[in-house]
Amino acid sequence: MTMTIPPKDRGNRRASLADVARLAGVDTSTASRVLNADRNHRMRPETRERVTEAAKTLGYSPNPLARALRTARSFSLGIAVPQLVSPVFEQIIAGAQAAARERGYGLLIAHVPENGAEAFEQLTAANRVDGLLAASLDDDKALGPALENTGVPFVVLNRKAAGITNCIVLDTRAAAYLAVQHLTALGHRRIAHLAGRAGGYNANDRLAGYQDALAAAGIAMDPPLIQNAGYTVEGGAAAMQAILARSDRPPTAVFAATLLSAAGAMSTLRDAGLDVPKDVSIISLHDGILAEVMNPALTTVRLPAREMGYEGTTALIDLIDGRRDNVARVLDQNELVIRRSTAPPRG
Amino acid sequence: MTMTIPPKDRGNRRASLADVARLAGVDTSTASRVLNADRNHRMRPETRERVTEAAKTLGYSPNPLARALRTARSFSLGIAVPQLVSPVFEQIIAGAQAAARERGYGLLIAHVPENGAEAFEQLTAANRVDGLLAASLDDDKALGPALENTGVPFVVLNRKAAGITNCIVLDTRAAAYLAVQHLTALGHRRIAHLAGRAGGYNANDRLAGYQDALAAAGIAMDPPLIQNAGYTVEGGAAAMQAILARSDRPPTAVFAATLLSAAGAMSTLRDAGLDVPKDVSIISLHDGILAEVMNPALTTVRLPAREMGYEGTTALIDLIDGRRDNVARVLDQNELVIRRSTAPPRG
DNA sequence: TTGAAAGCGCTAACAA
DNA sequence: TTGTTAGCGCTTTCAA
Repeated sequence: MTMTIPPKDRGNRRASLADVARLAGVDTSTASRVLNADRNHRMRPETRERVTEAAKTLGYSPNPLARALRTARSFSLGIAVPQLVSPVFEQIIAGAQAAARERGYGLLIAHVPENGAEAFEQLTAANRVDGLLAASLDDDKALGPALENTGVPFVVLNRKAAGITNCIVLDTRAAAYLAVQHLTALGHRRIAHLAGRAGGYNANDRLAGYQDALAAAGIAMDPPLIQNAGYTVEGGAAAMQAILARSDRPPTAVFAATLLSAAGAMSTLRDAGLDVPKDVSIISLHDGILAEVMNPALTTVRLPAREMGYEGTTALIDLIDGRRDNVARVLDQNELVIRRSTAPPRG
Repeated sequence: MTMTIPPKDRGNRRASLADVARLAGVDTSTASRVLNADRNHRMRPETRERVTEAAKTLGYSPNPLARALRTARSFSLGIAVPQLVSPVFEQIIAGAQAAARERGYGLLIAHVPENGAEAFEQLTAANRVDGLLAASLDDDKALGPALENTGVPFVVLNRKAAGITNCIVLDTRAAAYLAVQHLTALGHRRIAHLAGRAGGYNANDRLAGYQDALAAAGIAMDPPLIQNAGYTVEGGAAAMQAILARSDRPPTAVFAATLLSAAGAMSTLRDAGLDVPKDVSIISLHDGILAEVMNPALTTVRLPAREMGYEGTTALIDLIDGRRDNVARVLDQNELVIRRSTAPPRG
């Protein structure tokens, strides 16, 4: 009967490869080869057996630090997000997390409020990640150089920035088109747009999609109906107020950049005594639990944010492994999710 | 004039301590001491100067992997959460993230659907974190042993489990009391409870707080008004239906375990033609953006979930550093956030 | 005050 | 098929 030594009894130190090798009566290199199932070497079954057995007995698991030091690969990835608590970033992270896990990578989440150079540098320097995912909010000129400077492969999510070749983006323009088209198909002609921040990459795309759909329906664009609202509840509420204040004839529909601004707009409309969707329809980009929970439940266009995180991570790992040398994908599986906040205009 | 060599020109390899030492004309040990500002050694100002200068020239930053291997400290922490997309876990993670960052630690997020032993083991083994935060959802008998088995310090969040001494929990019972007391103070006497999952640690506390508040108001508990609802929108909706179906006289108020189940309940009530808050008031535990966005905006009791993440992480680091040897805290800064979903009962 | 030397745990030539 | 050797980049005695 074998005397099984519990792993932790060994002086409270985890078993090392040397321990395994000693117990198996082989050299550490041999043990390493066995345990890594080295395909180039053929070893005696009996040796393999002894090493495997010893490893099991000792509860051996390799020290990834040592391995990383030696191989210059840490098998961990960093993802930089500007906010943690946000419907979109949540989804991106969840997707990245899943992909990393599947491929045997760890994921380090960095909360990078302003995406300055230091932040990325810190992420790589402090943790030696093998690669970086950057999901930025603002249109940052410094993003490219900052990322280049880290010296590790990276993929930018949801943004095309000058000089950045590796990115995965959503087809925001098509999504905006889909949203506004839904509205025009319902018969709306006075459609307000709660834009994000002025000048941002996605802001332009949303606006373009909005215009496309308007044009397709033969509707002339009416600038006073467009208002920057940022990406928050408060911003949405304020922007909606501004639009209402601006004209005596309120729009019959609103196309918002995000769930959050749509929520803000909804409460403003409610406060103004306007019924959603009877008086005003609302639709927004991005789907999430928030949309289900609103009253009335929000009609949205679901963009593949989770998929973006997933695909971006997969692509990044391919980049790291040298299986490809660039990434440029547009994810376009947008989907109209019709709920209760949109209806034909009154009258 | 000094010939400044750009960091990246060096064969595309980051500068190592040896490079710095060489350039400064000193030994690596000396360079190490200077760069680490070793207090035990006094070095010539000139030497210090030369080393510092060399490090700057080379753009040196230490390789944390090597350092971790040598010192057996990785300066990274792991946090295991059962779900990423959830109002509560979001807050916990955000708090943990902030604390880790402040203390110079990285935070590795692990999505651990079922908190089996392998999951934690994987987290530690695969990444050699210095400590572990575990925020589990279910009442898991295996949690304690699984964590013990990893061999690193850990803190359990939001749960007291058998044999686990290090934990930070919320005062759920007091929060439940606060919520239900708000309802009784408004004059409600038929108050339903959308419980979480049966038998869980927090489920019992919520129930106890509910009973306490009922008793304090001289109200007898009515079992048919209590229904397990889990922690999802669907669960909340279904539970609310069950309660309505069960009695001819619906409750005038509902106390839900979470935002999500409250949202589900609200939509069920709406579908049943019941107005919130005129016919039925709703209050839930935990606050978040969801609550603001619901219509009517949800009255909640805010529990310090973010603080729990923050405090748990701080405590964990103290544990790792040996500055303390146990953690047991109850965070009790609950706060009633009155919005529009609660009102006096009709009539 | 500084340097020499050892070693954390692992992998990868190279040699046998 | 296995072992020897070297070294990833760093810290830390110990000796000078």
